[in-house]
Amino acid sequence: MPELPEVETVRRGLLPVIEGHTITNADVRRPDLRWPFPDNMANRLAGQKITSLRRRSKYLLVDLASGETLIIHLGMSGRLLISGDPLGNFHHEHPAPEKHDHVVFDFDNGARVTFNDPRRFGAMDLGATENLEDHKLIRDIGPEPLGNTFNASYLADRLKGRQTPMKTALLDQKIVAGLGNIYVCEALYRARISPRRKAGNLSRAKIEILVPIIRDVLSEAIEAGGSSLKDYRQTDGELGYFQHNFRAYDREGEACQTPECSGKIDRIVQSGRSTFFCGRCQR
DNA sequence: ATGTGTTCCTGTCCGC
DNA sequence: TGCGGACAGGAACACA
Repeated sequence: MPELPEVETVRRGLLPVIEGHTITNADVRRPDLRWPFPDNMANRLAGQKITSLRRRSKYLLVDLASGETLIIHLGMSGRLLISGDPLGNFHHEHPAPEKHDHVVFDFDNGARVTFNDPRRFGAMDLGATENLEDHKLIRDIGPEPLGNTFNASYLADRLKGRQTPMKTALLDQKIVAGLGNIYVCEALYRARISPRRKAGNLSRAKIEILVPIIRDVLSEAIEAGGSSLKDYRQTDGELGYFQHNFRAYDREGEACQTPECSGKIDRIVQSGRSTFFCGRCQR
C-alpha cells in the first residue's frame, strides 16, 4: 500500500532516529513475511551500526557497518513504528508487542522500531551493499521518477509499441519506479489521459505533459507527508500511511474537479485493481 | 518479449 | 449480531 511518497516519508521519519546508531537487538518473531527471512538475520543485524538509510523505489535500504544492507518492503499493509524517546521529546515505555508485530529492532539510543504487517505482503532481505544494484529485488526496477533519467524521451521509448493500457504501464515497476495504484490514478487524471489508452498510442505531446505531472503528484505527496512528520509522536510514532487529498482515487460517483468538465469519477477494474477516472476529460 | 490472470494474507465494511 | 462477499496502497509467478 505504501507507494513511493509514503516510503520516502518513512525514510525521513526514521533517519534522525537510527542513522549513526547501532542495533542492540533484533527480535525476529516469525520465520517469514512474503518470503523466508535470510539465514541468521537476527545475528547479522545485532551489533550493526546504521551507516545510512536510503530508498530505491518502494524499498527502504538500511546500510550496515558490516557491508550488508537490510532491504525492507512494506507491501500493502506494512508499517514501521517508533517508540522510546530517541529524540528526547518526552519519555514513555515501549508498548507491549501487538498482533502482527513481526520484527522488533532495538537501538543503542533507546529507540525501538517495530515492523508491523497484518497481511504479510512485506519483505526483508539482506544483500551486499556493494552489489545492491544486482540484487534480485532491485535489479530490474526502472528509473526513479524524481530523478533526471526519467524524462519524456525515456518514457516514449519504453511505451513505444506497447499494447498494454496506460494504467498498467505506469504500474509496471520496470518502466518507472515507485508508482502504485493511487498515484497512477492521480497522475493520469491530472494529465487527462485515459487509463485505458494503449501505451503505444500516447502522443509525444501527452508524454511531455505526463512526466512533470508524475513528478508533481509525487513531490506534493512527499511534502504532505513531510509536514505530518513533525507530529509523528502524536500519532504514536506510526510511519507508513498519512492523510492526503486525492482528486480521483476513491472518489467514485463524485463530480470531476477538472475546470469546465461536467463528468463524474468512474471506477473500473484493470488487471484486477480499481481504477478511478473521469471518462469525459481523460482521453 | 509482452500481456493477463492468480496468488499470497488479514482486516474492514456493507448488504442481507 | 452474524454471515458472506467484495475490496484493500504490491508484485512475483505461471502461463497463453
